[in-house]
Amino acid sequence: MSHTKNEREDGILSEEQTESLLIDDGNCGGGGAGGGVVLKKGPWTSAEDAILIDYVKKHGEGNWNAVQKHSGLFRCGKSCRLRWANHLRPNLKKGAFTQEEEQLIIELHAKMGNKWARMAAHLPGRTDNEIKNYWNTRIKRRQRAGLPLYPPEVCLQALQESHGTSAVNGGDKGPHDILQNNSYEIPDVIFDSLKASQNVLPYVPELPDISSSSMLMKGLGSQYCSFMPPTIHRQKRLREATTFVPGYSAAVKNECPLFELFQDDILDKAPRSFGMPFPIEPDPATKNSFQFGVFPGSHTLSNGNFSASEPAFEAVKLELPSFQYPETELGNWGTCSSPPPLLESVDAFIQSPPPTSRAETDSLSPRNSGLLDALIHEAKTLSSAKNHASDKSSNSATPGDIAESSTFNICETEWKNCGEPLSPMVYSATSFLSECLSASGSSLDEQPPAETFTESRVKSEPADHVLTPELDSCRPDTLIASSWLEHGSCYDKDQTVMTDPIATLLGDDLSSEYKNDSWNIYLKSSMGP
DNA sequence: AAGAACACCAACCGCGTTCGG
DNA sequence: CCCGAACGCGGTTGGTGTTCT
Repeated sequence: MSHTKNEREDGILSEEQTESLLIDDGNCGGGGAGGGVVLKKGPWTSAEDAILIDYVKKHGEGNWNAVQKHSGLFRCGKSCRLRWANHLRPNLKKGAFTQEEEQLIIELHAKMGNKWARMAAHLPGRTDNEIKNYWNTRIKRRQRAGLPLYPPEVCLQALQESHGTSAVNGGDKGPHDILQNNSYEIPDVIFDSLKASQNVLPYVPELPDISSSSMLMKGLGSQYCSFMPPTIHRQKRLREATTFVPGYSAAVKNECPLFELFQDDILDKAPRSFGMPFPIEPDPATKNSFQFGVFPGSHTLSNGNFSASEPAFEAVKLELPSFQYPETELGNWGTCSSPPPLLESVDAFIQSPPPTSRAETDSLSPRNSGLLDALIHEAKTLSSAKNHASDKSSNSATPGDIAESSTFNICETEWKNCGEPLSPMVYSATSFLSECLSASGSSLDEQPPAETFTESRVKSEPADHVLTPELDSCRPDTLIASSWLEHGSCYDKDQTVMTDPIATLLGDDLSSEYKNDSWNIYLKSSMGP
């Protein structure tokens, strides 16, 4: 890394430079060590590096605040630790990530989320900062290109691992460890699918065509069709789109002609409709809802990460995913009688969250993990759904409520039938696969026959318990939750089933090709031109 | 050739956790 | 148990080089 102009060739700052640059604002690290002493900030010089290395050789790592006292280095302990950890410590591996490392990072991120330090532990010689920078760069690039953040292989693998580990969790792990266990960790892309369905499905009946296509594309790791964030110039997007793998794309195109139409369509219309590649005539009653659906959710049809760290869309921070809604709202979720009030309440909640509810939510969300809070809230959601559904169904009177409550009860029943709590990973992945399945039908206006849509349901479930459009439009999460509940018992035991929908969609040959090549395709698409 | 956009990297900052007094 | 210091982690910022228009 190049040093700044503040650094002389010998790497030592003049007194003037030091004075002008480096007035410690007292914010550094523990703060106390400096105590008003002038501490340097900014790029490290080689002289400083030498001092620090020398110090660590003599005193070892740790006690970083003592460095300044003992070595005369005008750096706060925090800065010293960082410099040592990221640049000076031995066995650091420099240079670009290898393909193996990239793959590992992606897999690890799918499992861990933004746990850079934990990820770094799996990559000898790499630092958390390095990995973080890599990921953030990559995520921006992929988001711009409208590509999925994870290859389908990773999703499936994570899913399979979640199946494999869910039963053997626990052991010596404490509660916190269990929470962070793979079985409960969700690739962000899954949440993205969740979000996509959240923001899109309920508003426009035709939308499933699109949303499910998007999920299908994600699920298949399609490198062809991409949702381009509206902020990207079309020209730019087109250029990036050409980086997709042609052969694979063609194959997918042939199997799913919808894709072709869709891509053309979205390229033309996405900029106008904020990612919704079709005309939207928002119901006046749901105007706010559309605002909600559009401005914060404009990225929901992109394949962006759901990580809160992603700065590409400023609205990301404003948008609360479903699992961040407070429990007090869950009753409404479960019993909403029509979309508009629900959506308005969502919008209102986002704009002025109830302090208490928000505080509760925040307390549940370890800063931006994007995964753990999801787990906690999903758990709470499901458990409170059990409670609220029955409560609300007895308290509220609208027919819609009754219908939805009954659906919830069915879900509850099936959930119990599952035997074990499925991880959100399973929850989400199965739902997105169910979307893939449903996408195989042309339009979701034409609701597939119950036998088709619920083909793999438990036999005891009556056909009239198939998800209703009312339910879909009321609570997209309910669709997903229901999908999970529908399929959970079916997919739970047999992992291979998970790929069958893909085979169904693509045909066996393409499916196997997809499985084998997904990584290469994925990495290729990540590399760009 | 110039400026904009982007990629990459290093470092800073704030917050949460841990630990010792 | 409480408090403060130290530490670690993750998010963010800012600088520089490269590529594109």
